[in-house]
Amino acid sequence: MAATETRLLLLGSVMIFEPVNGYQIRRELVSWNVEEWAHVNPGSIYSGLTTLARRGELERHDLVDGTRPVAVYTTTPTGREAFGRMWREAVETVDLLSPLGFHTAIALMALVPREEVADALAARLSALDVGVLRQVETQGSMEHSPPHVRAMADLWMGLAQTEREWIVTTLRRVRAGELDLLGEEPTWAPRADDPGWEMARDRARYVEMIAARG
Amino acid sequence: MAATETRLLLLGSVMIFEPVNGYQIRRELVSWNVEEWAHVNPGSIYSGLTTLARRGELERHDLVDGTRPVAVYTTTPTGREAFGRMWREAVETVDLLSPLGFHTAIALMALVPREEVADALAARLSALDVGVLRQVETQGSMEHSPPHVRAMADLWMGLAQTEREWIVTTLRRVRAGELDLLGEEPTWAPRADDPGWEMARDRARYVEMIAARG
DNA sequence: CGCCTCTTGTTCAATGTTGAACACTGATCG
DNA sequence: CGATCAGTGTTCAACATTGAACAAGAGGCG
Repeated sequence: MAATETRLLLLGSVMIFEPVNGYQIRRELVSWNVEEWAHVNPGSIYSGLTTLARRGELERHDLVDGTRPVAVYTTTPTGREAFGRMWREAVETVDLLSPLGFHTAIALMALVPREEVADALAARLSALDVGVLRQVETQGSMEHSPPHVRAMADLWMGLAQTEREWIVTTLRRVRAGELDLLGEEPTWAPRADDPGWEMARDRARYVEMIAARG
Repeated sequence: MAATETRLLLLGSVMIFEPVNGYQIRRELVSWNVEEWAHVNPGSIYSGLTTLARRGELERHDLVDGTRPVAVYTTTPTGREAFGRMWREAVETVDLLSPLGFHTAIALMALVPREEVADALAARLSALDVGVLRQVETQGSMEHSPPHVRAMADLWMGLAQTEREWIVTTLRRVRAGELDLLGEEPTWAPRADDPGWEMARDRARYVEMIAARG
């Protein structure tokens, strides 16, 4: 996973759960099956958090929980601003063969206000159309390419078309107020058997400890 | 680009053009617009070639062309075998969000005999169906996921479906003898204005020099 | 000739990624 | 109660990637 997608995912995760430590993030990502599609392994979580802290996008609090030290992170204003920029860029950048950034951004959609989501999706739609047009133009010069290269181009067009339809649908839903976005009441309920209340408890403890330390 | 895709691409490029130096590979990749979709910049070509040589999959010949030294690479039997394995694995591994390995393999399809291409595509088809089925099963447990996560799953299903149709079509074409594969006469002609004859000349010189050196 | 720029061919330090391994806690179990 | 096993939280050395920068010829131009 390229640096920028990892940063987007980590920054978003911290925004959702802060204050939070590296292991908790790892557990959450695993439980979302994120590891299946984003390729984040333990090492990159910790090194990514360190990098974000160095850049001033996260703040690291070295707390002592019981007897053991733990590194807990919270976002900074800089970090939240950076998230907005990176999210938007991830949505607007079309790269059919490396769609990870886009999918990561979609997974974190609920951290962004409705209007911005709509704008970004609309921008992606244009970018996609421009890219497809360029591809179509290039088809002319494809007579002298081997046939399997032309076949590959067909696949790309198909993928672009599929994505296009999804964006159109989703954009309509966003404009119709249909998905749960930033600052809105959720229309869905998490499972009744309440996994993760332990994490909530730990986080509450972290909040206190950070407040106590100043 | 993950290590394995870079290695596949470089190994394949050397197989096509050997004996060849790093700069020539770079030029070819640029001229195929490969840099647009595979993300290979100069640095990774040279370091990738070094790695492949260290692993014994390429042989490095330090020649002196005129007055200047040049590092020219040829494949080894080990390397050609490794290419076959990696190619097959790239085709059979389904990862909808990181399709680069698959597309790289398709771009290098002409280095593989027809029967193997057909087998590998058939295997990918099964893998895709299994993956999709699993996804469909998971849909049951999606009632308690936020709606945008369900929307994401829809996109994945659509992409899988598009890819599936392309594979079915392509598999049929491969079985019908339609694409130019390993050891077959090309049914297409490169452009008449003959770019790259200079490279052919350089490569002929490299062949002589390697032979002279033993 | 002397200067400039373009092309060829490569290196390298900074940075990021990987996943195995570490260290500690608490629970279980004969 | 010692052994051992799962869970928690993190580090680290090996490896890969990046792209700017270097070096050396080749051609053009006043």
